[in-house]
Amino acid sequence: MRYSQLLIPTVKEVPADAEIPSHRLMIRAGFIRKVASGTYTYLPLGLKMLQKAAQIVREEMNASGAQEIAMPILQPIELWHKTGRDTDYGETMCKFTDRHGRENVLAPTAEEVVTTLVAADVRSYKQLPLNLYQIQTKFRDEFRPRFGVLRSREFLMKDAYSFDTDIAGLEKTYKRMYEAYCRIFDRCGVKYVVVEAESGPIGGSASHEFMAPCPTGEDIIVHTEDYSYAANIEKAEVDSSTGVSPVSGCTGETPVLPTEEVHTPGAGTIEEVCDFLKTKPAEMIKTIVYWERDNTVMDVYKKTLTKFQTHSGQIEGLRDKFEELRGKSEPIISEIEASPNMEASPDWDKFVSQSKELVLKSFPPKSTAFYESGIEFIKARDRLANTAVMVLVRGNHNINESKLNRALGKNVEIAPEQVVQLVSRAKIGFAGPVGMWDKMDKFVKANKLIIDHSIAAMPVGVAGANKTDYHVRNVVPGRDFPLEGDNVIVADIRNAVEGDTHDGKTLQFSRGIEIGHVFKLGTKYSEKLGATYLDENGSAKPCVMGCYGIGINRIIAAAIEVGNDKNGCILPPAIAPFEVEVMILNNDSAEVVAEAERIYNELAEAGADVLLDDRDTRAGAKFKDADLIGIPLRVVVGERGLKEGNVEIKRRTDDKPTMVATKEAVAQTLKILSELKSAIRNPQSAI
RNA sequence: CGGGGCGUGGCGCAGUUUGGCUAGCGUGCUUGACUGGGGGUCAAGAGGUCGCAGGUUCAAAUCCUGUCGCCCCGACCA
Repeated sequence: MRYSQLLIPTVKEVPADAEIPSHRLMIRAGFIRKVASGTYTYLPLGLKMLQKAAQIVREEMNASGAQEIAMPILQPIELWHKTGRDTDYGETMCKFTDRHGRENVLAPTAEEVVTTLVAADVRSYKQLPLNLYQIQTKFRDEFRPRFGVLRSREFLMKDAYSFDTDIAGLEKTYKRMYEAYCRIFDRCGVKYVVVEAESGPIGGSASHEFMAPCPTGEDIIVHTEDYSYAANIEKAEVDSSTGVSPVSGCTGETPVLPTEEVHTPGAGTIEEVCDFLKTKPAEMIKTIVYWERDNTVMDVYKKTLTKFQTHSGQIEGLRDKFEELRGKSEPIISEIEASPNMEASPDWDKFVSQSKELVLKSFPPKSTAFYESGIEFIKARDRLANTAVMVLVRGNHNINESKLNRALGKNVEIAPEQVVQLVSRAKIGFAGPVGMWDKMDKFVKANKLIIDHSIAAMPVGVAGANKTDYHVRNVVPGRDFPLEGDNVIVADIRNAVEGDTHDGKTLQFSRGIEIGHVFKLGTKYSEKLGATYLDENGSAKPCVMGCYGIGINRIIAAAIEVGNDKNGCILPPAIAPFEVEVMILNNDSAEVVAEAERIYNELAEAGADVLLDDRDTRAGAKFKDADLIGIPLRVVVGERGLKEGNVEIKRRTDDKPTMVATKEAVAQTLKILSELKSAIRNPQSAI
C-alpha cells in the first residue's frame, strides 16, 4: 500500500492522559484515537494489527479443532438470571432497557449463550467433544478503564467454549487449548509466561493465565526463581510456616505479659501505630471488617437512624438531660451509640426497662415515639452488625479476597464505615479481636472470625482496642482471642509477600499483562442451562465445559509495551502493521521513484506485506514515521545509494543500514524478512 | 464509589489568585519561496460561543451556584 493514501496521523505530542508507553505510542503512531473513556477508534494501521493477530488466533484455533461461530453481542438479561451471574457480574455489565421494557446486556462474555445453544442442539455423546469460539467485541463497564486499550470498556476478545462428556475429555481439550495458546503467542512474537490462576469450581490447577511480562502490567506474578512454580498473586499459595518472622521482645522464652491498653491518639493506620509505639508492621494484628453486602439491611439501618435522631431532636434538651442523668442511671443514648448488640447482651432486658422508665419519667409527652424508634434502630443495627466478618492478618500482609471468599465459602467485601463502627465501637483504625467476645456473644455466634495462619503463629502482637484512639499490647493469639471454635477459621487468606516460600522455594515477584486465560468450568453452566447429552447407556449427563479467552487488543498493546524505544514501536513482523517499508527518499528523482516502485511491486508480488512511503516530504520525517509505527524492515531507495547501484536495508533494531546492490535488493529483503518471521522466542528464555 | 486534579484553536500549554487592551505562546494545518539523508528556514494565512447552564457586575476565561466530561490514586474485577 502507499503511505500517501493511508490515514496515518502520527503526532509528536500526545494527550497528557496517556501514561504508559503502549498507550502513548499507539496514539503517536496513529493506531488509535480515544472516543470516550475506555473506548477507542482503530485507525487503518491499528485495525490491521488487530486483524493480523486475530487471524493467527483463528488459524490456530481451527487447527486445534475448534469451530468458529458468531453469537450476538446483544443478550437478554434472562439468560443471566438463570445462572445467577447477573448479580455476580453486577455493575460490570453494560445494560440497557429497550423500547419494550426488556432488559438487555451487551455481552461481557458468552457462556450463557453458547451453553444454551448446546443445550438445544446437542443431544448425544456422539456429537461431543465440541469446541466453539468466536472473535468478537465484548463490553465491560469497568470501574476504571485505564492504560489505553489494556483495560477498556469495549474490546476484541477470542472466546472459546468446550464441551466434553467427562473430566478426562476436558483435560484433553484443555491441554490442546493450552498448547494452541503457546503457538498463538509464539507466532505473534509476544513473550509470555504461564501462571496458575484463581481456580474454578473444579479446584486444583484448573486455570492458567498467559502473561506478557512487563513492569507496567496490572497483574502480579509470584514465582520461584526457576519458574517451576508461577501463579497470579490472587492464587499463589504460600507455605503456612512462612511469614512468621520472630517478633522482637518475645522469643518464647520471655514471659508473656498480660494485655495492656495503650493510648494511641489519632494513630489509625498501621504506619501511624508503628511510628507511635515503635513497633514493626509484622508485629501488628491488622483487623479488617468485611461484610456480606446487604443493601436492604443498610437502608433500614439508615432510615431508622434518621428517625431515631429526628425523635431525639424533637425533645428539647433530651441529650443534655441524659448527660445530666449519666451518673444516676445507664445513659440511654450513649448505650445505644456504644453497642450494636444490646438486644443480644445480658443487659438487654435491663436496658429496656431502665430506659423506658427513665424516658417516660423524664419526658412524658413525646417519649414513646422516641423510645420506640430507639428500639427499632437498635434492631436494625444488630442486623447490620451481623453481616460482618472480622478478618485478621499481620500488619505487613494484605488480605487476598479470593482466598478469603474461598475460605468462608461466601462472597464478602470490605465493610462500609457504619458496619466497622458498629462492630468495633470505634472509629475506623481501632478494631481488634480482643474483648469482642466478652461483650458481644451474639456477634461471635452469628459472625465469623477468620484468621491468617501467620497470625495464629504469632507469639504476641499489637491490636486495635475497639476504642477510638486506643490499641492493645501483648496480645497473645489463643489466649486473648480464640483460634478455634464454631465461628473461627484459621486459613491462608493473605497475599504472598517477599520472603514467603512455596514448597520451600523462595518466591519472587514480577508484573505481567494478562493476554490469555484458559479455564476449566466443569458443569456449572451446563447444569443450570440444561446442556446435557445422552451417553452410551442412554442416561442424561451434563456436558463438562471449559472456556478459553484471548484479549486481541492486549496482544497488540503488550507487544508495544514490551517492544519500544525512544523512536517508537519495535514490532514483530507477524503483527506489525506492515512487514517491510520501501522508502522513496528523493521524490524528484525519476530513477529513485522507478527503482523504489520496482522493488515495492516485486516484494508485494512475492507475498510480502509491504508499504511504500511515496510521500513528498522530507527524509527525516519519513525515517521518524517508519520507526514510530514499528516497521520491522526498511528498504531505502535514495539518489546517493543509487549512484553506486545500491539500496539500503535496515532492520528496526539495527543501528546502521546495510548497502545492497539493487538487483539483490528484493531477494535479500525477503531473506531477512523470513529470518525475522521465524525468530520465535522461547517463552522460558524470555524471563 | 471514596480521595485528588484538569476542562482555553487539532495537540501541548500560559492567562484565573487580585474581573478590565483585539485571549496569547509552541506545535500542527493551508499557501508561497528557499530547501532536501533523521520531524528544516522565512513569509503570509485559516482556525477559539475559554466544557455546558444559570447568576453577580458597567464589564467574566477569571468571582458564585449547578451540571457534564476527562485523568490520576484507591476500592472493585470469570
